[in-house]
Amino acid sequence: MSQQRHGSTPGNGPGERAGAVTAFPDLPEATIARLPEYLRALHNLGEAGGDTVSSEGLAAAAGVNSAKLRKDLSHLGSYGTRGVGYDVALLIEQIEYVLGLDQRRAVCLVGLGNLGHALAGYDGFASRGFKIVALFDADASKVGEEIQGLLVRHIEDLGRVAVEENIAIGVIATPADAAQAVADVLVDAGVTSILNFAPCVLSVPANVDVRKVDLAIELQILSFHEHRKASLTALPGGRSAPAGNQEAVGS
Amino acid sequence: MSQQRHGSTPGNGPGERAGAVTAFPDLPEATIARLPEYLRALHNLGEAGGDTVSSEGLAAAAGVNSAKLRKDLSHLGSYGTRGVGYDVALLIEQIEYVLGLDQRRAVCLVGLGNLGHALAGYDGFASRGFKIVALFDADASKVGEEIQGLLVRHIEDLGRVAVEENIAIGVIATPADAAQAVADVLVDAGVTSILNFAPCVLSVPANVDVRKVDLAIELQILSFHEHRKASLTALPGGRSAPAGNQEAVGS
DNA sequence: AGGCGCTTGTGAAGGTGTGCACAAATCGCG
DNA sequence: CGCGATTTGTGCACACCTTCACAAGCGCCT
Ligand SMILES: NC(=O)c1ccc[n+]([C@@H]2O[C@H](COP(=O)([O-])OP(=O)(O)OC[C@H]3O[C@@H](n4cnc5c(N)ncnc54)[C@H](O)[C@@H]3O)[C@@H](O)[C@H]2O)c1
Ligand SMILES: NC(=O)c1ccc[n+]([C@@H]2O[C@H](COP(=O)([O-])OP(=O)(O)OC[C@H]3O[C@@H](n4cnc5c(N)ncnc54)[C@H](O)[C@@H]3O)[C@@H](O)[C@H]2O)c1
Repeated sequence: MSQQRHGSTPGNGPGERAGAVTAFPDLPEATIARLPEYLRALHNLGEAGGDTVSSEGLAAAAGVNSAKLRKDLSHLGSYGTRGVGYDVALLIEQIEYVLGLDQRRAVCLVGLGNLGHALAGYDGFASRGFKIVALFDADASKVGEEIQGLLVRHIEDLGRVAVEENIAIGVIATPADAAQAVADVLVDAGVTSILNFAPCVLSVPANVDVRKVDLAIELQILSFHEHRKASLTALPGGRSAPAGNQEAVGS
Repeated sequence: MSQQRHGSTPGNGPGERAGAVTAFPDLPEATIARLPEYLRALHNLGEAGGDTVSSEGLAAAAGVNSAKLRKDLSHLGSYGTRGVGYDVALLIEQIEYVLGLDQRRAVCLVGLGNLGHALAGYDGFASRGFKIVALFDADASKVGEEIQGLLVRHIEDLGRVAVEENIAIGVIATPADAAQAVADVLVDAGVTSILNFAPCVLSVPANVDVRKVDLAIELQILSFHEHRKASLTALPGGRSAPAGNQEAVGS
């Protein structure tokens, strides 16, 4: 989860004037977190040749309950046809619009160590509408290195480059003790979304969104369940976990 | 029977365990997901020299609300002292016990491409009670390679090695189209917890836990918030917003 | 000993998310 | 044209989670 508030609308008492709708229906956060999964499933289905899909079919492909899926989709308007299902291409377009993926988003990556190198070479960025436009590191021996056709620049240049390239999203892959300083630099440069791989809490202004990916936390959660399962084997009437509990990171 | 131990007078040894291990079957999932964060914050505080910490202080370090933190800790029968706070060392021990981190957990990693190499070299595993004991790949040109002192083995050996090394947790870092097959192999080998980095849904038996880390999903969630923020700042004039209504696709 | 300030632990209220079950809508077909 | 099969969209009940507010407990000081 992000440690920053979303949708803060700070201090304004009554609802916003804006006679028309605010540009967005306020989607539940849980729904937003699932939309990318639906999108991926839809792309798979589309390539498989289907042009429509039922909520049941899409739900299975995305690993969720079909009622949940219908409710999620209903939040962004009715784009299904009763008795038929959802038009795959139309739904893809709709979800991509809501997620803002129709606009190419410029991303920068800070910290080109072990993890940073892997991320820089990851094709999952470009294939989903994101483009890494700049790489930064503080280590002089790394600056100048070329990775995937991109030059590693010194972090001091971040401010200038971020403005030039209109970077909105920054990815932090530095050690934890440098992460806050990097976040400060990103924020100063106008970046308003940060994906943090360093195991630490970042403090940022309220208008900046932070999401964290922490491998160790995931393992520790798994460890807990291992622990629980191990203790249950000794007990009679062992109960089984609900099926299909495919936890996603974050929330 | 699943009687919560402790409850005895304060002053009993912190390391005491009931003979029959009764884990905490009733811990809220949301609490479990936060315990690792508390643990990390506690380690930081401990190294900083503090021997006790208030819920306010720990909550700040972990980036959560203090009431939430107190309620979380109360679920595991926490040892706080009113008017003083929590004993850092004791709380660390408690949380590590609940998460099952007092037992070393053997982990194997499947798929040694870009990401797999980074993960294999990550010291955040060992420092938190996990140890990678085996590496597997299907590519003959990778098998035999030595990474961080570990030999890459062929995935066909997974079944045998998993039993030998008593592997409980498997990490999947293969392409998505191989992930399900790898998961099946892991499950057959007795692995009951899987951390999946491939962007796909895995189907596993009910007793196996799967957690997924998907970078693209994180970015897309950030993208949504960027989109929302951008549309909010564009509104004040009341002029027609860009793509004003969400029915941009209609007809 | 007693009072005082501080902090925990928790009841209660409100919010968010989930899943069932079903009415409404649509299509294909006779 | 009507009917039945199918599938969406959603009202509702429930479970879970979060946050507030405060009594109870603890240590310290006088
Ligand atoms: N390697 C992994 O598999 C992995 C997995 C999960 C999380 N992480 C986390 O990701 C982060 C990076 O891990 P890593 O293994 O790549 O570490 P690393 O030490 O290999 O790389 C860190 C990089 O950050 C650079 N750096 C340091 N301070 C900087 C600063 N102030 N500004 C810009 N760049 C700076 C360093 O020069 C180095 O290139 C760590 O916080 C780690 O805990 C790593
Ligand atoms: N690189 C990243 O930064 C990154 C980030 C997030 C997610 N991912 C995901 O992680 C996965 C791996 O990414 P990557 O960049 O390392 O890919 P990669 O192609 O570099 O590596 C994949 C590795 O898996 C091995 N493999 C393939 N089939 C296998 C099988 N059946 N059994 C065992 N091993 C097999 C391949 O030999 C190869 O070594 C992908 O699903 C990717 O989407 C990668």
